[in-house]
Amino acid sequence: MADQAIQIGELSRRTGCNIETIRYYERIGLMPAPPRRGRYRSYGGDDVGRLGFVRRARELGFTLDEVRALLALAAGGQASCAEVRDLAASHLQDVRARIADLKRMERVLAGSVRACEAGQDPGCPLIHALYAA
Amino acid sequence: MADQAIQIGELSRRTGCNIETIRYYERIGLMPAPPRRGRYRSYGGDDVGRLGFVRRARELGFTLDEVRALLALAAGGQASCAEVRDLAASHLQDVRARIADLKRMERVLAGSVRACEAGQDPGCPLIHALYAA
DNA sequence: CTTGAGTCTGTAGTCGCTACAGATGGCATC
DNA sequence: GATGCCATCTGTAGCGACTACAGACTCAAG
Repeated sequence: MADQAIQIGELSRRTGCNIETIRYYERIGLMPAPPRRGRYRSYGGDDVGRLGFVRRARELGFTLDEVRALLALAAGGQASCAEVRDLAASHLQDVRARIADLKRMERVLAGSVRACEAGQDPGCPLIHALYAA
Repeated sequence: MADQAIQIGELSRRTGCNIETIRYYERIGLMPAPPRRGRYRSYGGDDVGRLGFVRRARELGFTLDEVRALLALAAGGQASCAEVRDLAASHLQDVRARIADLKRMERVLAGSVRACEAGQDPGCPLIHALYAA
């Protein structure tokens, strides 16, 4: 039932993935080249599933290479759960590092904005802070 | 005193900014084209200051366009403090939004990794979560 | 005189899309 | 059957912020 053939526009609508992006994923081999009905790409239920997978993985911040790896592992059955976990754990570390970076920025920015608002500095506190480390 | 002429390598060492990046900044007009001593770029103390400013602003996550604006405002004297504050405040909002995004990812990833570790799912919980939204 | 380090220009690659231009395809309407 | 219009097609170039070469040169020391 999920296998009626759909065109790229419908696939885009169902997955929330941009048409140009779908074609891009095909070009880089992340999505398989589908059969054609005439000149038009013809997708089935599997494609909706796979592209949804890709989208959700991207929303979790995985890179396209990581998504590729996840797709391969997903095809590999349950033996690969440990590998999936390792990939996710290492990505989680990345995410946490980025959060830490951003929080550092946030602290400094918030402090500077407050100082600007206080306005008792002769010049601008943020400009001042940027000029001398 | 800060005005002895230095070469690009020394400027790079003093600011922690990659040589290629310095030339890139010159190309896009973020740093002025310095005079040459022979064929080599010859920098002075002002350049060390300006490039340091750029670096620190970048470390706070400002885009190059924002840095350009900040540099212009910095040259404009103290009247511009309110504009600087607005720029910083709006950037701060961006940073906070990105933190929120990353925290969402973190929560989901951490949950999945835990579920993988628990290992009572027949398949892999993360793969499972990615396949069906 | 040679060697090595530093610098030069110019171009192309990275990531993950996004935005065209210009050509077809297929369906509904007049 | 001509017209309009949307969807789709291919191919290429652009974004931001660098980074990585290749291949030429400059300069000081040994």
